[in-house]
Amino acid sequence: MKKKPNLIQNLNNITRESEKKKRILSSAIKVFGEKGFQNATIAGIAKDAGIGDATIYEYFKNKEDLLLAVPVEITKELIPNINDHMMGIKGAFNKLRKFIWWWLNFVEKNPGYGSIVLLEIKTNRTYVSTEAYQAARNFYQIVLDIIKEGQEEGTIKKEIDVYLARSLCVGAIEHIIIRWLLKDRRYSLIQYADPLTDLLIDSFKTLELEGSERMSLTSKGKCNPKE
Amino acid sequence: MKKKPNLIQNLNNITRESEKKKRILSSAIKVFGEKGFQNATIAGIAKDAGIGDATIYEYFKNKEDLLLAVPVEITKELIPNINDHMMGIKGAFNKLRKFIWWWLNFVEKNPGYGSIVLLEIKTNRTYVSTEAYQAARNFYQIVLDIIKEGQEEGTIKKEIDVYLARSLCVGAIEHIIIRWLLKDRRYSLIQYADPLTDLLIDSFKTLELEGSERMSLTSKGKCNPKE
DNA sequence: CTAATTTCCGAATTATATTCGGAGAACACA
DNA sequence: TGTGTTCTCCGAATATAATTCGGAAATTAG
Repeated sequence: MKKKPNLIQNLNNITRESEKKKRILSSAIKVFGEKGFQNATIAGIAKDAGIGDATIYEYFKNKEDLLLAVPVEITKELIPNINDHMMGIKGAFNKLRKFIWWWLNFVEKNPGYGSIVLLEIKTNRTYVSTEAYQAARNFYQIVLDIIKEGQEEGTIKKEIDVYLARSLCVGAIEHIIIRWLLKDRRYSLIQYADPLTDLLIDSFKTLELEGSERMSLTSKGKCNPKE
Repeated sequence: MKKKPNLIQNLNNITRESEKKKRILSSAIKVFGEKGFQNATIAGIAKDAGIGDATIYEYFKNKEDLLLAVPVEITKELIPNINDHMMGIKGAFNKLRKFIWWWLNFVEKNPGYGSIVLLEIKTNRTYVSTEAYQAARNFYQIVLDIIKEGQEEGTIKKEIDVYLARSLCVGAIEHIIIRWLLKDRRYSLIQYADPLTDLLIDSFKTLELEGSERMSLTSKGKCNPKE
């Protein structure tokens, strides 16, 4: 593990150091994503990054630390991205639909990252006490905020526990993604976005929304890019 | 790996062999359940079982094979058990409630088994092509049958995809269990059974059930034996 | 240009899964 | 019961891969 320099670093230093660190992380995503934590080797990651095995230990404490570093870096970039996509969308259910679509789409485009997060890290026993967990919390927080917004605007039942509702959303989405990751990935993930959203909306919505309003909120249509 | 005997085995043989195999499996549940696959050692399992390391390889191909053998054996015993509990319950929603309760209760009482299945195996990349996966399918089949029954009796919307509905149930339950396993397990899992069931029922039920009938189906109360 | 510091990595070390070879137990059969 | 055969078990050897160590090369400071 590299010691922090004892003087103020100059910019070149910072840049070059993060260059190499990023290169390792990038190879780690690739190799962990393809082979899984167990079957990936430090030697394989080092070779992919074009460096010596021991160099990895200058930047990461050990193999598990490297694994857990992946989502910390990436999730930080993800949250501004999803927030950006969410802009201008009005109503909790429309936001939820967009969020689910965005998430499935992202994993479909970045299966290596998805594998690391959902197959390797989510069930890692040390996970809950890591920085990676904090990063994930910020991401899941978005769902929580959507549900609370729905309760405030009156479209989501006040009496449901927002944390339970989040578990329902997150659990279902992740379960669908995990199955996709473990299968041959031939089918599209995004196709689940709308039917799943419809089911969730039925679960959450206040009873007064039955009837006229219902059709527009839970239509069978594809995710509407105009919206 | 032990070779199959080339003559008909006598009963003593069968008994003794399965005795030792069961002892190894029992220690495997304990050690894998406590430490996880990665941190568990063959030496540790052998020691717990009171045998030599190499003996494990007489019964299991390798460490992963041992891990995957755990649910195969246990799930076989589970399915008759849950079917037994399900007897005499009428109506899809009442069955669903009972099933969720039973599942959460089982994991709360057998966290070692739950850890192995949900933290180690569910996200194992070879899982889908193993016998363990087949065993799990039989278990999840129960949920599918309940949903189909609901559609036939008219309480569950005909237009929803039964597989998606199952993903919603299974995903939510497993997500709640995984969080519980990773946390300190101080709180009770069973407390989630009824609120979760209520949410799921709201998601699945046909619209005609709104109003009078709704209260009895999705009440906060316990599983209704009269229906 | 020289000394100090930092970065990098080949080689040694360590941990642990897996295999090997054979001792001893159980068995088959006379 | 005696003897050859098969099965069960495991201590010791091997193999693989993570991690550490020590020093060479590169960079920086002055």
